Amino acid sequence: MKITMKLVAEKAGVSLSTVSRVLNTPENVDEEKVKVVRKWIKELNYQPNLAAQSLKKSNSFLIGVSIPNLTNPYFIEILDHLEKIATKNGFNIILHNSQGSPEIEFENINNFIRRNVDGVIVVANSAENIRYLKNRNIPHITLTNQFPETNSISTNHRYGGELVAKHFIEQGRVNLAYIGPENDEKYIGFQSELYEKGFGVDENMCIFTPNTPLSNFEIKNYIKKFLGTLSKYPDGFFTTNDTVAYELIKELEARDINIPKDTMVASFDNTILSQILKITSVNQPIQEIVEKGFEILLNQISEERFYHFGNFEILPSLVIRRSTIK
Amino acid sequence: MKITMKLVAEKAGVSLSTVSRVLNTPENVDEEKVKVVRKWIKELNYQPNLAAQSLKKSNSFLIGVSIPNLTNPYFIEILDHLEKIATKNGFNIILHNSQGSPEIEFENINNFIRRNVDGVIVVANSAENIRYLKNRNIPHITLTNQFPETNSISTNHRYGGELVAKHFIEQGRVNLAYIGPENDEKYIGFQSELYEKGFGVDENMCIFTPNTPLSNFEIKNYIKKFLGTLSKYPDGFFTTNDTVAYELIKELEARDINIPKDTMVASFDNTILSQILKITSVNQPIQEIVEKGFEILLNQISEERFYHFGNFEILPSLVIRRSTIK
DNA sequence: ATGAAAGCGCTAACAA
DNA sequence: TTGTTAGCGCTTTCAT
Repeated sequence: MKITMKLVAEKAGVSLSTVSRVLNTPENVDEEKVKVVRKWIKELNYQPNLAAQSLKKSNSFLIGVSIPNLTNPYFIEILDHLEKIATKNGFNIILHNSQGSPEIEFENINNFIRRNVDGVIVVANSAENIRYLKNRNIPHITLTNQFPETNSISTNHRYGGELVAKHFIEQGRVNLAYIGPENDEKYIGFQSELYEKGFGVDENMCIFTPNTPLSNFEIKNYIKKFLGTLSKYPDGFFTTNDTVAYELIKELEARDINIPKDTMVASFDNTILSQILKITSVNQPIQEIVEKGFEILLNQISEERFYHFGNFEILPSLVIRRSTIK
Repeated sequence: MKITMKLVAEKAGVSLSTVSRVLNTPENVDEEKVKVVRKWIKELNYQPNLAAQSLKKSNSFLIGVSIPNLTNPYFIEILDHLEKIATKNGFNIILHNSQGSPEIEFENINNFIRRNVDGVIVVANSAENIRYLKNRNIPHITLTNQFPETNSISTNHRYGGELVAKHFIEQGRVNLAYIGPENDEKYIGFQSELYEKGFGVDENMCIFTPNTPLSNFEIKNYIKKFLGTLSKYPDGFFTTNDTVAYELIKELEARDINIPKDTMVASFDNTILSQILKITSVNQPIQEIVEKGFEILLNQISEERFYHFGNFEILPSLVIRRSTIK
């Protein structure tokens, strides 16, 4: 048997609206009645039906979260912070995995729309999908990556790449390789810092991966194939994230390459993976990113529309560990 | 501007109910009209409002998921499988972190009720909360742990403990310690296997932790304090999960204790942590657990009530790695 | 095959 | 201060 407001009203001997008022504006209700109603609410452990509320008020206190995968610890940390801050603010999270696919991401977003979510947070795979959210006037932010004409919170990846290049140069390593998407800002920063100091990146020493997040299995295959083609190893590797670094290190160790003696490894994200494996990694202050992002989202939600704030950028730092200390 | 069924009906020049029929029982609608309506649905990218559907049909296609934390990779793997299987079956997941607290868990469950979820999946902290779900007649299952008179999917922890004890004995290590909750089945199995073979567990060599999931910080403190009190180290440690093993190993390494030479470490869950750190660990077949659990939940959901299936048990296996090989 | 109308549980405008 | 009522977007029964 369903415990509805109607039931509470009957038990308490008042009308529906009185119960509703006790819940929303108790100051407008006779004290005695407030007491009786509250007693019955407690007695029955009445929980208001949020679907009905949502229908009536056309906000749902739901936030759709779409992330590319749940194997990258970086996304998990984001999710963890998101859940906490959302709950604190009275929102619930609907979680979707996009598996790095723009099509699945589009389906996720449509599902969020069906659920009448108040806002969307997306670690996005596709600019198209972001435009869709914008055209539908749905409050949203993207995390981690930047997209034109929308709201994103991200660390300055280019600066992160520069930090890594500087550190490698300081360690006397200038014959360097990169593994990750070619058009990534972190690679551009890495490259330009090297050129500026009179060095360069040999692109034959790089693996340029597709722009979509890869499964661990795909990563491993790329690396295996690549290492097989090398006649000599670079002085150091810069990888696009910790998961890639993890797979790389496994492959290097399998080939009896010593880290950091024979070659060094630096990566991006500073997740628990790099902490465990003692990998030098670029730290993105996750809590700060999530808090700022949520604030911008709430601003849009309270105006009930998408609002263009632009990109909010946070400077990363480099955490130096065993993998790059000579 | 909201894109509702009414708008589609107007554009297509038919009534509301016809649009609804096109969506639900198109075989009962004139072919031509189906075409026109579908054209407009596509044109407007109409997405039905699930809150309204939910209100009307009193099912929500929502599943509430409450897990104790997002730092234990074991729970993440569960979550990952859950999201995929739920989406595949047309359900969405509302995610809550209970932070190991029965009170927060109770709040989470009440929130699920407010959301009118069709079912609840909980990696539970409290038998009381499970009873609450049962009394409310809400379809639910618990994962990982068993509770009386409800539905749980779990691996046989006792058997897992036995496997670890057997393995230690085979390695010639019988002076053993345990870190985890005292009343845990895996400890009971560990202990009884040792006794059976004529050995024992020195309880002074154990850390009995509270029954609630601990933060990494708390774990570290327990271990630090404990190791400080030891005059000599046990032959081997059995830890309640990989996270504890990780903290233990860090502390042992800081004290220059060699693993596996000076002491061995075996743990539980076989998450990515134990894979990375090469820790022997008891594997719980997560995919199997999640699939079986979801099946039992769907059974209840289709009957629209809680149904007592009992505990469904899966036998774990031991994955042997460097941390216990002499 | 189609439309009108009632109702899911709630809120809010209106009337009393 | 309180109750009555309309309506949020949808499904479904009942007429037609």
